[in-house]
Amino acid sequence: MQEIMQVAAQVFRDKGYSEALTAQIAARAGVVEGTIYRYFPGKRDLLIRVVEQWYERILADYDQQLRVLQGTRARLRFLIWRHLTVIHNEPGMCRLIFNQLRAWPEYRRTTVFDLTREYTRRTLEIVQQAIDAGEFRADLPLRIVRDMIYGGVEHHTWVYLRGEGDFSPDTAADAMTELVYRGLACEQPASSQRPPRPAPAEVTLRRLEAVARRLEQSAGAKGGSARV
Amino acid sequence: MQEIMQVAAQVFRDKGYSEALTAQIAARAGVVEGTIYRYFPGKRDLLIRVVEQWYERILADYDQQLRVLQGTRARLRFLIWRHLTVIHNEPGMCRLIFNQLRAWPEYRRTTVFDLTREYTRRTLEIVQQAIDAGEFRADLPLRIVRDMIYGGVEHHTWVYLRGEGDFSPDTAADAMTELVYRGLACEQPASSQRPPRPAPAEVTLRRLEAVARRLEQSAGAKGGSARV
DNA sequence: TTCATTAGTGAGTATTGCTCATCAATTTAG
DNA sequence: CTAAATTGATGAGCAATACTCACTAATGAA
Repeated sequence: MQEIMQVAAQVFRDKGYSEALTAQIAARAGVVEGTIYRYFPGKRDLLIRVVEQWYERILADYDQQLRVLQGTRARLRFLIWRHLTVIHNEPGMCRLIFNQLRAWPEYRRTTVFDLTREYTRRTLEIVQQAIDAGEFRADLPLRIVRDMIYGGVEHHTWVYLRGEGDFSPDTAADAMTELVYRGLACEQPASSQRPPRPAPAEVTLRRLEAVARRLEQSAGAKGGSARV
Repeated sequence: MQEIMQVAAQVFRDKGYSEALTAQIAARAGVVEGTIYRYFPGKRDLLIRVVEQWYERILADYDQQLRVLQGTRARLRFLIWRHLTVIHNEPGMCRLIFNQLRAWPEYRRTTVFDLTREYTRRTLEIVQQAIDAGEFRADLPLRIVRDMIYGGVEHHTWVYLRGEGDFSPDTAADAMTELVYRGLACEQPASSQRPPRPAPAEVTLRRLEAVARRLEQSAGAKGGSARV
């Protein structure tokens, strides 16, 4: 069965989903076509399993790398750069995820879906921490920030994924990080240092925002369906 | 032939590309299956023609509306809002474009491709003009800005396109415009011009409003299924 | 009237994901 | 140690569906 998945991964990568024939996968795996359907309910499920296995491997050392980094900017850049790099290194798999998997109704019940949520949640955390620290402003919805980061990354890589060009993960990550960072950063220390006026209201606001966050989390935690 | 395209548009919208059967399109159009292939080389080309026709109609009054608007921020917001609104109003067609058309090799030879380029070129122009006017900084690649805008929009609308939630074009457009604008704006005119400091009370109010908004959202998120 | 062109037909084909009755091998039971 | 049962694999065949093509009907020109 591992043999089938290995071969399937390769064929899917090379030919894309609809051009990859179950007959060919079976032949290359040295089994007959019916054998595939003993282990997988259908071609779609085969792809899902293949992608899931790949994705878990990709995300394995992810947290470890992130934990080392200090500072909002460095951590944000790492997230962006990482995503860009995965796409750059594995265009075949990413094409399958972007074009096929994500369009299917089964997608939500996939661990790819869950892992992606987990993956992007890191981004929200970093932004949230920066907000708490007074580094970022608090008046933009976190989701929008996440959408612009990940959407921007994918949009940027389309041409490459269509096999019609290339891109530099480093250059792109620098520019995107800069744009997001400046878009979210509080007023630059114009003249004097940091908090020119801590203002009692500031403390109050921070605590209000913390309350809101807790409410969000508790409200979100109970519903099992989609949110945030 | 117009009849076939009309029907095809409807069936594609309703059922998606692969679930839409040529037999069904033919039947509903009151012709036999072979007739479709007299006018269109294949099912793919039929979809392409359908989308092209739709897209041209969508972009018809686009420039006219844009020309009226003054100011970088208003124009940027319009572009973003417009894209969000099209997706919100025509999820079926947009799904077809995002999931099918754009993944095909023929895509580049499509007028949809050209029209999209033309469409996003407006964004680059606006940003470029703001750079020339000294309103925006010049050290970020224009393409990145464009990618984050359009990628962000699409990423934001996924859940809705999967039929699992909703979004507000207005709210999203506000937030995205703000993020991009602040990310690109040059240092605020520190001394002269503009409210040098928006007055602490104003800042406090804005942030309180943001807190309120988040509370509303989290309160709303718990009921029903997914949204916002 | 006749020929040519165009529009349309529908029976048929090729491809391909998938099923299922059957066989072989391996494990468990008596 | 034989018999039964479970598991693994087979491959012939089915069903769905995009697409083809030889042929007919209608329309227009000479």
